[in-house]
Amino acid sequence: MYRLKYLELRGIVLRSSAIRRLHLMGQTNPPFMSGVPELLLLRLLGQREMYGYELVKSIKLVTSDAISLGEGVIYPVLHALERHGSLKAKRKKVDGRTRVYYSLTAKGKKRLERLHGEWQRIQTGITAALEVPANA
Amino acid sequence: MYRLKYLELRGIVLRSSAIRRLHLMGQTNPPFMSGVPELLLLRLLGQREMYGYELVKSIKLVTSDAISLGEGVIYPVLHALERHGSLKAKRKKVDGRTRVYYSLTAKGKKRLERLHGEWQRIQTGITAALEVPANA
DNA sequence: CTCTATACCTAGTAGCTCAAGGTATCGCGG
DNA sequence: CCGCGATACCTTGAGCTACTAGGTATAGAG
Repeated sequence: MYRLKYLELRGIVLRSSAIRRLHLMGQTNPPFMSGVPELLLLRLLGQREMYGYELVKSIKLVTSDAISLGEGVIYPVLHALERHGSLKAKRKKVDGRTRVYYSLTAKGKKRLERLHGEWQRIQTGITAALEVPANA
Repeated sequence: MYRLKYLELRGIVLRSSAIRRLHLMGQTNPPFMSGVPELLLLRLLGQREMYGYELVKSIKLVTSDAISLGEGVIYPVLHALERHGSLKAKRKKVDGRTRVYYSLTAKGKKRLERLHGEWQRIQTGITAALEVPANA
């Protein structure tokens, strides 16, 4: 028979295996695969300033259609990055249409480097897993 | 002034740009980055049959800790793949503990190949985008 | 005059991944 | 002999990303 072990912590009663995993609590990691659209945007904007619609086309182009992010993905990310201080926006009137040009700030450069590194780590890991020969 | 154009279709009134995007409707694409945990599981099981807990440890091992999927990720995916017919399960009693061994079916092999190809395409695309020199 | 391309935007949803929690057995150290 | 850590299975609910669908507006081609 399994015997319950009670432990009162912060007013909450914990039992069994939960006790042993307490050290993990408090950190809410984001899904490990996410942030790729953001990375692509930061990377492209790290080379020259561009506007939203242009970025949508550009991503399709440089990835040879492998990745196609709609406007509904691009614009919200752009706005979030601007709020966060990674990008700064500049409105320009061209041919009667308004374009919003974005460029990287110093903070954005830092973020780009961090995300780039993370992606490399994950990508290397997955590649290794997919190439694993016969041992494991 | 912008003039509305009404179009009744299937009882729903559509206007403007929505009309031009109708051909896109009906296909609900999953997020393009997802399915990596599934791919890793299929790949490992394509080499030899393993049980859940072993897979959790194995993924950490072969990716050198780059990717760490918890049991809460592994087990649901395993169950879904079994329901789908990609895996078949076999219960074994070892040292008083029950292990559920999974192995690939023919359907699972097909799925593995498809996901592998998709991943390769996406990975190549992202790499290209990240390496783009100065043109775009 | 209408269609297409350009150019901006938001809301709601789908679904994947995660943290947290639960049950049970075995072996080791105290 | 009791507790702890490791092994081994499992589920629920929350969080968050990225997607689809939809909206407005101008310019130019046919």
